[in-house]
Amino acid sequence: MPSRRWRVDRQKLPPNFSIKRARLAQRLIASRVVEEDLIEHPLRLVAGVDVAFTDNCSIGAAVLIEYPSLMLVKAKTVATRTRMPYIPTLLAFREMAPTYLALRKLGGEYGLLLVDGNGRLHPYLAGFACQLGLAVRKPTIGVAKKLLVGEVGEWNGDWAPIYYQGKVVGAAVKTRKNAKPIYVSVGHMISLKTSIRLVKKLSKGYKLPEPIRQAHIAANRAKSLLGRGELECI
DNA sequence: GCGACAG
DNA sequence: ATCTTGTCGC
Repeated sequence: MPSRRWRVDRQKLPPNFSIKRARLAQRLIASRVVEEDLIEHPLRLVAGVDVAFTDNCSIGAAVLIEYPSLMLVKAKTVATRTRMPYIPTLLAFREMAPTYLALRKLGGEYGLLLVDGNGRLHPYLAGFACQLGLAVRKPTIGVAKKLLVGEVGEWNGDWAPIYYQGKVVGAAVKTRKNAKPIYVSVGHMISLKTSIRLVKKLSKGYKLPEPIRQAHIAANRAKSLLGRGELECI
């Protein structure tokens, strides 16, 4: 029963949290996102972030991938107490803290950031990738494994535009044969066209692009350490 | 009002 | 996301 999950989660909202204020923040974020290509040339380092969860902790992971070799050069993780429940369209408010802390540990040498979630492919055009991109002021791309909103248009080879309220807000991209597509959208300081091109170049035989795939691995590795008592949850 | 809904 | 074994297909 999907309805039961909702009731329980909403009661776990922090006392200082207001969905109304969160919506206002998203409107502001949506108005500040830049969809123009402002990426450095040549691009050499790409960061990827992901978050894993246990009953009470959120494990944020940030990795650095060398481009175009796609070799992993650095990985940092951090475990924090989970303060927000997951609520569709408000993902950023749950994952921002652990993600931002992990990114801060990583350092700021990266020229592009890939996030595990949508950018403009969001009902308010202000997904997690937009919120994080604006926070760190770096070119950012959102990558999701499931479609949150919109409808997939006509395929052009390995990609198809996604329409929402009459506008193209992202793209479905096939990064691997016999695998369902991933959903790419602009986070900040990059165009959708460039986002699609780079996500494909950052993918190496797996469904997910290397920055996100490696961040996912790092998060789960730290999660096992936490379960083993070899890591503290702050 | 009903159903959908990133991770 | 998380809890979990085997299994179908390239």
